[in-house]
This record gives sequence, C-alpha cells and structure tokens, in this order.
Amino acid sequence: MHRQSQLLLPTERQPPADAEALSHKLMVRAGLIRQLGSGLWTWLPAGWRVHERIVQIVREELDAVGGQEMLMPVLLPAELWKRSGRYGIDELFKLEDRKGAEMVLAMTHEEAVTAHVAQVVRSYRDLPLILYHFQTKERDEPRPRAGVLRTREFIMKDSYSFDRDADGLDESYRKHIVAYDRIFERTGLEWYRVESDVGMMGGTGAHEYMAPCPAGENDVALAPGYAANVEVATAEPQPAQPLPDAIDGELHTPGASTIEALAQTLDVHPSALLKAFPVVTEERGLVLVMVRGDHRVNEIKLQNALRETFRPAREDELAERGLVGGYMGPVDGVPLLLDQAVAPGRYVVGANRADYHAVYTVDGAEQRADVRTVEPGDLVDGQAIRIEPAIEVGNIFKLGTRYSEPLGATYLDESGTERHVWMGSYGIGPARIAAAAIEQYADEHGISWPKAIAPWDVHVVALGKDDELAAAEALAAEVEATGLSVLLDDRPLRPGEKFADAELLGCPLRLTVGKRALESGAAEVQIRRGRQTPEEGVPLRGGGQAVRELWESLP
RNA sequence: CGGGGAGUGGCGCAGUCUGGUAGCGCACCCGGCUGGGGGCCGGGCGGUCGCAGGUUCAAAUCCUGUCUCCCCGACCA
Repeated sequence: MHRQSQLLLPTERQPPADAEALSHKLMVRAGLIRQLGSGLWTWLPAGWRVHERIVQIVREELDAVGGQEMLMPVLLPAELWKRSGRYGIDELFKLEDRKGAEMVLAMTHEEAVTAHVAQVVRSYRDLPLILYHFQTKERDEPRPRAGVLRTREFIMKDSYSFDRDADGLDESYRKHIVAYDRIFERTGLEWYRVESDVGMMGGTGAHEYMAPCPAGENDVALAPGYAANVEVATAEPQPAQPLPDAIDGELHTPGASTIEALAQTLDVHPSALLKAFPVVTEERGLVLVMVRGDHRVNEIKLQNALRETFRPAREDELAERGLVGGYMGPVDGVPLLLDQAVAPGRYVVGANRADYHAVYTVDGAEQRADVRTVEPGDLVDGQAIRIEPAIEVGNIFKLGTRYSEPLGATYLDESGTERHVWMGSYGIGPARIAAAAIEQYADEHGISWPKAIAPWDVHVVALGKDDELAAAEALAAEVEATGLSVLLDDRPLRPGEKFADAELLGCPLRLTVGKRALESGAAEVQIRRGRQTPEEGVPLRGGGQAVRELWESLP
C-alpha cells in the first residue's frame, strides 16, 4: 500500500504553458513526469509504475514466444557503426572518451547485438535466437515534441531475431506478430497493425503497430479488413471529373500557376488537371512525375517506386530542359512518370510557357507507378477508407542480411557452407503506450487508465479524521490482500481536492471512506472510466473480494 | 534547417511600448474556523526579472551579443 501523504506525486492545477498535446499536459499535471531539457524527461514514481507495468506485459509476451532477455550498453564503440555504414546518421550522438577513442550513444542496438551473434554463433545448431532488452536509446532528434511522444532519450524494448534463412526469419517475424498482438491487446489500447515502409536500407517486410489518437504523428488509412500507414497505403482513386470538350488546345491562363487558381480560371474540377513534380535522381537524372490535380505526391511511395533516392529539381535544371515553373508539363527529352491514378483521357497540363496551359491526352502507354497519397473515400476492396492520426507504438521489421553482412554474422550450415544469418528487428516504446492510453481514454477530469497499466489498481480516498482514516486503511489492506495494488490518499485535505487529484491520476477504481461510509458501513465506489458510481458501495469490512470482483469487470 | 513565440518565486501570469522601491492568483509555512467536489479569516517565507556586456544618476524595462524552451514545417535507418 502506498500512502499519498508520503508519495512524490506533484499534481498541478494548470498544465505547463508550453504543452500542447493532451497526454503531455496530463502526464505533467498528474505528476507522472517532469522535464529536464528539450526531449529529456524524468519519470516520477507514479509514472514509472505505469512504465514498468507496460514493460512487464511486454516481457511476459516476448518470453512466451521464446525471447531471451539480456542487456547491452548504451555507450558503444563508433567502430561498429562505421562498419554497418550508419555512423553518418545525424541523429546519432557521437563523442570521444578520455583517450580520444570515438564512441557513440546507441540509438538502437542492431550493431551491438549482431556483433555478439557474430562472435558467439558458429553453427546452424545455434539458431534460431530471439534476443531482447529494455534499454535507453539516445537520438539527437531535430525536434522533440509533445512530452514523452518524441524525445531524445527513451527506453525501448528492442528484440532481434537470428535465423538460418528467409523462412526462419518469416517464422520469427510471425512469432513477434503473435507476441505484439497479445501485448497491445493486454495494454487495453485501441490499436492497429498496419503495413509500413521498409525504408531504403532494404528489408523484405515491415509492420507498424499504431494507436489512433489526435496527437499522433502518423496517418493511417483504414477500411474494413485494411490498415496501412499512408506512407505506403494504396487504394482505388475516386473517379476524375472529365474535361469538357470545349476546353482544348493551348489555353491562355494568366497568373494561374497553382492547381487551385487554374481550376478556378478554367472552371473545372482539379481532377481534370495534372500536377507536375520534377525530381532528380542519381540514375535517371531529371524525371517529371505527374499526379492528378486533386492528389498529392507521396514521397515515400515515389522513392520506393524509383528504387533510388531523389531530390526536388532546382530552378536551373528545369530551365535548362525547357520546363517552366508554375506552367510545367510533359516535354520531349524529359522522362515522364505518371501516377497510377491518372486514367487515360484528356487533362490540362502546363504548356511550359508562362501564363499558358495545354490539353494533354493520356493514352495509357506512359510509364506509370503508384506514387500518390491516398485520400479519404478512396476504395480498398470496394470499401471506402478513412484516414486517422496515430502514434506508432511498435514496429516489426525483416532486416534480412542488412547487418549480418557488414558485421560478419555467419554460421556453418549442415553441409559446412558459411552463410549469413537472417535477422529481424522489433521495437516497442513503453512511454508511447502510456501516452497513447492517456490520449485515447482521458476525459475533462483527467486520465482514465486501462486497468492493465494503471499506476495503482485502486485509489482509496480517506475523508475526515482518525476514524475515517483507520477504516480506509483497513479497507485498503483488505483490497491489497486480494492481489490488487492500492494507493491510499491519507492526506489531510478537503474532499474536493482529493477527488480532483484522484480523477486526474486516473486509477480505474476509487473507493471513498468518509463519514457516510462509517455510518452506512459501505465505501462509495467510483469507476473512473465514465465516472459512474454504482448504487451499492462495497462493505467497509470484508469488502476486499467485492472490490476484486468489481475490478475484474472493468476495461 | 526555415517560420513563429516565450524566458519575471514551485505553477500560471501582469509589469517592458513610455527607465524611477518587483506585483497578482494558486501553491507553500504558522494560527484559527470549516469538513463529501479545489472553502474562509489572519499572519508569513520565497524572485541576482535566462546569461554576459553596454547606455544611464538610475535598467525587468533601452541597445548588442548569447543561451534555453515551446509551437508549425522540414526531418524522423
């Protein structure tokens, strides 16, 4: 039993002036976290209890699929990162020790764990392995934000799988899906597993676990039976409005250098126009990418389609090839890449001459790729998608031999042939789970924890003086004896303040022991989610089991 | 990195334009009343006004530099 009178739980009536996200405001107000610098947060006792409850859920489910917990250092030799080719990452903190040796602070642990496996694993008999740890990650983020949602230092559960081949990796990946599905189900979050970008570093598959909430940094596209990060989502577009026959040939469109202006000038729907997006790649040079006027280029999908990185073309590169900013259209000598959603037909494009556009006919023979961002209402299997912001709370990724090759993680197979280990990496951010839960379930009075991750299961609030406090302590002890954790508010404060603090902190169940309880012999119950007070309270004496049963029925 | 905003007691803020004894609410400490939704009365503690330099008889206030934090965007292996 924890006594609130002795607990460091600094609640605040007002949120910090600079807080924007709901979880940020509430975590500070409820006394869970405090800031020390940009992106640097301390977990206070109550917040840390939440964090550790989440950690324990993750641990149990990873152990259940054969994961082995270990611990690797945060301070690492730079050498490993030079070998893997990741030393140049801007987010990587770099430093020297007193001897001048180059070190880095781990932003993740692929290098470290692969180096160990390279040393230790020699035979196919040593595989497969799933290794994991909970360890601090350091990332020099360009912009930390929203309390604990994006920080420069945070604890991540990262696991790594090591297999003999691609099939083995698939199996380890599948085990992680099982574990992760169970983890997020147990946390009580609303969550989705979505298809996600595998990134430029290769990889053969990736999913993200997303918790929808307003403060989310990602957008997910959702339809019945479909969930994908918009970075990779693909869907059938809504049909374009056909261009009226009256609009033809070259069009004088003074000043109409934006889609909006052009649509207005011509009095047509933006879907009858094509938007130009000129890029330059290493291999291909200048490429003119075009999407429908009512669509947006998705740079990640474009990069994946091109299979190489690109940058926006510079003014001089455009001028050199006869392309005119604001009035850009297909031109001889510049490869054209049309978005998949541009159906054959007539469209208005730039005439590559200031203040002029022209009608262009798409015949379907052009080079095409799916490079646009999906829009709400687009169809997947005939079902309209919606787009929601979400926090990424976990990810799973098939690495393949991305790290085993540079770091030399090999084994001998049955035939004595040396082969590279096939790897996967899998992350979960407990802090984000806590923040997402707050975002999803908080009301105007404060936090409402899912019961699996609440700092305490039951909050016993004692009102009044000695007799009430003694009764509250007795009840708290009975509740605790049923295996529930209890926070006892034994502070000599007025009821209003204590109730307000209890609702701010958000334990699933609140028991009030005051004069009324002494008179009636029953403590009043409040279920935090929904703030409902059942007609019947729980008996002051022998009420432990009743509380336990009530608690079992909560979300 | 681009744009915007802010640094004054633990929290939230006013004062800065127009230089002249550093203030308000909450919190905190002491005493009393009160006692089921942040109550009341009285008395207190607490601030080198982010930092450095300059102007001035005098700087929270004007000037220069600098640091930090937040928000939007870019970025996010």
